[in-house]
Amino acid sequence: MGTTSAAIDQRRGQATRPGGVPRLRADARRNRDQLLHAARDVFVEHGPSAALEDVARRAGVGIATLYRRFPDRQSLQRAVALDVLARVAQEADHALAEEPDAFLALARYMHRALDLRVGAVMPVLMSELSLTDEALLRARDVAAVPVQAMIATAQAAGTLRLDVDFGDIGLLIARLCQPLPAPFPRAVADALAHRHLALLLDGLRGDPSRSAETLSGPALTLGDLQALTPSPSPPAPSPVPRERGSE
Amino acid sequence: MGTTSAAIDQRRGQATRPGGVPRLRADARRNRDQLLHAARDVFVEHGPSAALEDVARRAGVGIATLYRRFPDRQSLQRAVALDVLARVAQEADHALAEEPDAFLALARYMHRALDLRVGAVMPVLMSELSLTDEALLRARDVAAVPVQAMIATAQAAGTLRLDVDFGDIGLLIARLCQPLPAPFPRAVADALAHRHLALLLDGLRGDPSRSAETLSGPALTLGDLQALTPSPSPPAPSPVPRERGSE
DNA sequence: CACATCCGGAGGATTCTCCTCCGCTTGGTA
DNA sequence: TACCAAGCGGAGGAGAATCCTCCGGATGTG
Repeated sequence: MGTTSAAIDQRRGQATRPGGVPRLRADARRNRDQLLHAARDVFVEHGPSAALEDVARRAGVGIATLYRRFPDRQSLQRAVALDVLARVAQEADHALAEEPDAFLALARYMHRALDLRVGAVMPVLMSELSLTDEALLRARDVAAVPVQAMIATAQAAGTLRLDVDFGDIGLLIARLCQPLPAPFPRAVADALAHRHLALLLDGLRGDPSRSAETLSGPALTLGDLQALTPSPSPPAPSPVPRERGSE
Repeated sequence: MGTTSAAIDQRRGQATRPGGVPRLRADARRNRDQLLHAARDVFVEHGPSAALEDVARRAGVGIATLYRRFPDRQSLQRAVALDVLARVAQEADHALAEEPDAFLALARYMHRALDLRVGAVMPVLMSELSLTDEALLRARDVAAVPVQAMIATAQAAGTLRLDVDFGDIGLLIARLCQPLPAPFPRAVADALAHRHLALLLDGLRGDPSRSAETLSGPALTLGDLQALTPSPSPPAPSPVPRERGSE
């Protein structure tokens, strides 16, 4: 699984949130992290409408604990999405900052993104969650910026082929994150994903002599992806239920 | 959808089956084909335990018609699997026979396999169906033979990298067949799958100068894939219900 | 050590899915 | 054309799965 534990905690350093909600007790926070982790995996494997009892069971907590922390399905999905997006943004920043070669940075980022299973976030994000949720949109954009920088730099350097764009990278990660349709043990499935990513990276390289295949259709930009989100109707059509203890 | 209609009909040319079951009436056969087609898509999109009423609705027939033809879920899954495997085998044969260059033959086969959504068959095949079903195993092997020939030939010719094998090709096709986690219109999703396959094909090429990435783990053979099927217990642990009208 | 916070699991209500039954329609044949 | 077996659709009861609340007991914190 790569990263071991400890969700990125937006509350860190604040005794209480602006709203005056006291910080969670230690065991409660631990359970919350386990729920997020379990929910991510369960949503990946069984889709965004998986049974919440499965999530609780996998997290090793009672179902009541889940409902106590996340009053409904959507607030759990939202929390999972925010958590994973934050982690992914962090990975992108690190890759960009620490890897001098832009293509290698992109490669590293993609491998890390696989470990984080960002692909899990997309279905939840794009099918069930309110696309008018500001925090969510912001988190997505924050994660996108460094990736776009890597792409642009690598293309300018000639190490990334020119006929791909952000949307392609994102979708490819999503594809590789999806669970294989066979009962592979988790470890094997992960190894295969990285293996197939390596294959793909060879196809993404910029050396013109490599690019024997011509890609059909135009490169898929971030904008193309965003255009998919149905036209944002008024700010908050249905008041989004926040998760408890972090409003 | 590529191929337009008319499922491959194992009954063709026989007025009645050995068992004495008369051939289906024309409208019944048409409905059967539509059901197979719809079932394939629904299984792909909602998993192997999708609601059978969805299948019937998408096929444009009543639920009773589905149950009349396929007494239970498994027999429908079985029929879908056999149908798709037969189509895929046919595509592989054609590619092998008509394309002189083995790598190009493989590429063509993979593109066609995408259109047929073989990826739909694998989850059904590997998770729900009895792996001791002779016809199913035979169909799979028939489809595998020409593909393995293409792989071996292309590798011998140096056009396909040596560190991949049948299992990789199969899994990559499965990955590309899986529905994207975003509400793309079907046509767009298909186009993207082909686009990403082209990318991948550039990564699969054999020119050693191309292969900058080293693949982790050993190449995945057909045997590796087969090893996943739980040890075949005695011939027929539970009598497999055949679909009606073709026993 | 005291108390507020947190936990787990049972269980009623609700929703979804399955699958059969039966009267009407349609394709094939004489 | 006319007959009739084969085929069709949709309603609806049975059963299963899921949701989500309630409350006595355990546990972290000051």
